[in-house]
Amino acid sequence: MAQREQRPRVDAYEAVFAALAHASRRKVLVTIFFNGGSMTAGEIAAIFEHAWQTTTRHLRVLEAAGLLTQERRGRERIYRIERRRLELVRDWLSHFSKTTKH
Amino acid sequence: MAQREQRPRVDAYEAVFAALAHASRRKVLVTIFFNGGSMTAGEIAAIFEHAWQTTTRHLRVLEAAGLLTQERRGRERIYRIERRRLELVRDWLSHFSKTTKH
DNA sequence: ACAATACTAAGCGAATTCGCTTAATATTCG
DNA sequence: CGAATATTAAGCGAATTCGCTTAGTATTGT
Repeated sequence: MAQREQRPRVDAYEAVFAALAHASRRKVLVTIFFNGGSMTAGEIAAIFEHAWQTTTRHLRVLEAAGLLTQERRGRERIYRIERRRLELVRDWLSHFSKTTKH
Repeated sequence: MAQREQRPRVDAYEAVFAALAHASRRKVLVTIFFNGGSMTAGEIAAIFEHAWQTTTRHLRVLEAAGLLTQERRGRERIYRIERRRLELVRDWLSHFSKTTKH
């Protein structure tokens, strides 16, 4: 089966923070977000100077971290932002603030 | 000068997310936080199994990311949480949420 | 002054990351 | 079917990370 390998991360936060630690990957998220929440792999790759195969890898990291979901559509692949995952991290960070309300 | 080398990071987010990507470093932050916001290097190192020299390095990473500040007090060194830095990141993540209010 | 305490610094090896390149796969169009 | 399009897979080398260990420095107590 063509199911993508998705080794279960013991610590979800680890994957998410590591994914967010790279400028290109944050740029991917911001770009998809301002594009309405979803873009094809090709559109995403087009915003970068570096080889698009490199972007493919970044997309897989983001997907493995649960920050993107992806769906095949014909010969294109559509990536979508997973807001809830980002909110999970934001809420973790909120614990350190006095103004924690959630 | 004994001033600690603090190379200016072009991208502050990079340093912060990378710092948060390691479970031990998150544990350091949580531990200091629940201890009232500050602890000595020795107290922090004591919560880990691994060599305390390893923790020293983690502390420097957290400091370089601006998540901790540090101050010498006699022969001890006191580390303090820098809440504003964590809030910076939380706010960045908030941009992706519909319920952004800040 | 000397020993003890509390650290930081520096260097090593295994593992991981990030760009690259070459190759493979899947879908659509003529 | 065969070419074109869209994308993933796999493997390479340089750089970084993370644990370790050994060594060095600064402050305190006697």
